[in-house]
Amino acid sequence: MDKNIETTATRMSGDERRAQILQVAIGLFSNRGFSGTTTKEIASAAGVSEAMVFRHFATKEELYHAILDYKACEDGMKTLPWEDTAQEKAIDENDDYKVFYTFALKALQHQQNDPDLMRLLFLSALEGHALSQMFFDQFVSRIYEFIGSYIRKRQADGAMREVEPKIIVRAFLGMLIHHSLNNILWDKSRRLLDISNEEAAHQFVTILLNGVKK
Amino acid sequence: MDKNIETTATRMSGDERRAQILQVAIGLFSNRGFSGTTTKEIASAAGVSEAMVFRHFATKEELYHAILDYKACEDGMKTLPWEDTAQEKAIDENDDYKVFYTFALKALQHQQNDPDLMRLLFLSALEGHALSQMFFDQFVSRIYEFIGSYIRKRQADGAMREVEPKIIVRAFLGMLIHHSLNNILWDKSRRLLDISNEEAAHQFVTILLNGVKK
DNA sequence: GTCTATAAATAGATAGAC
DNA sequence: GTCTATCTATTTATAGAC
Repeated sequence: MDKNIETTATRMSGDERRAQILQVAIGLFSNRGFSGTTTKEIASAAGVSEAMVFRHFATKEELYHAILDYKACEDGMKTLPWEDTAQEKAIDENDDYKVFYTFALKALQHQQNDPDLMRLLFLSALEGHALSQMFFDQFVSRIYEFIGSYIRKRQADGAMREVEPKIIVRAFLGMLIHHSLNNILWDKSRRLLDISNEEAAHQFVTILLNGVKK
Repeated sequence: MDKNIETTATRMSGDERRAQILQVAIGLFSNRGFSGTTTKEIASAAGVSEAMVFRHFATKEELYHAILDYKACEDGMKTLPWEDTAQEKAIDENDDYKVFYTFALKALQHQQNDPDLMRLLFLSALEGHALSQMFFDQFVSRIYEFIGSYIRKRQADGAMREVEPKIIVRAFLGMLIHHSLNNILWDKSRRLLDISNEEAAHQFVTILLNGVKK
């Protein structure tokens, strides 16, 4: 029945096992938080003994650290929307709607595809872990710079009102993140508002752009 | 030196002690979450033995339950913005800016004055406690109804675009909640954006209303 | 690489004296 | 109403066999 017959031959390699423990730990930490997750649960979910967990990660803290590092730095950073050629074209052409819509849709889709990342970041920020601060400092401030500099350009063109760009970015990210968080926290049947990512991106962007245009 | 000299005469009454334990527990739970807080820490912060904590609250769960009940139902509900006569007047007069600005400023101020409430709600929602769901169902859905029905009225007047009111509410609350959460999580020196509540309320409301007006 | 067994510390919770 | 002392279960972490 099982994919792996129970013999000594089914042992994973060190790296495989380490990666597998990391994966199951991500699922648990992102749903229960750091102190709400036990090493026993992690071991059991990975199908190994606790001793194995501590063989790969010296302490529970180290495992958590490795996860935040992996999810935030690898995963989070890889999906930056400004490495997108279509996006660059829209920026050059001053196509405001396309620039903001592309960003919004990408962000909403990413958060939907990987809810663990958002849960992990919110939990670690609320629990006061140092790494989440590092993530916000690096990742979020880059978003502020990226969108902020586009807004500044459009303000110089006279296409947008002279409002501090950071305020506009905050309003924009607020809509997106709050909407994603709602979707992550409540299942479809309990949602006050259940719309597609495309619809959400369109409506939020329309409100924002009309809200800041001259 | 101390306010209370160390004698048996300094004993608090049952209700006082219960209230005091509740207060210190709020501070701890809202900063470390449920599983991140120990009954020992609570006892020590309240200046009593653990046995005293369990005298007033049978279990740790019961204490947490009492807190969510107290903070969310009592505190949270009492500051509803529609029990405000100035607000009612603004609604009757269709003064959009005043309606939304009053709400926004009140919300931002409330969250600044009582950051524990927001931390508690986010943490309990992320940790999956049932009571936070109850709070969102009751409190948040009332906000959606309140603002939503005003928007519907203004749409009927032809003053606002025909967008699903819930989407507008979500965009609005997203700006406010996300901004407050940023202020709560990062201290002044680390903030990407540091503005007064009045400035934030003004800018967010201006963006929103321009964004949805016809 | 993996396990069983177990150490050591800490958690939540109770008993009983004052 | 409050404490000290204690119990039990759980949690992190290690030792040592295979």
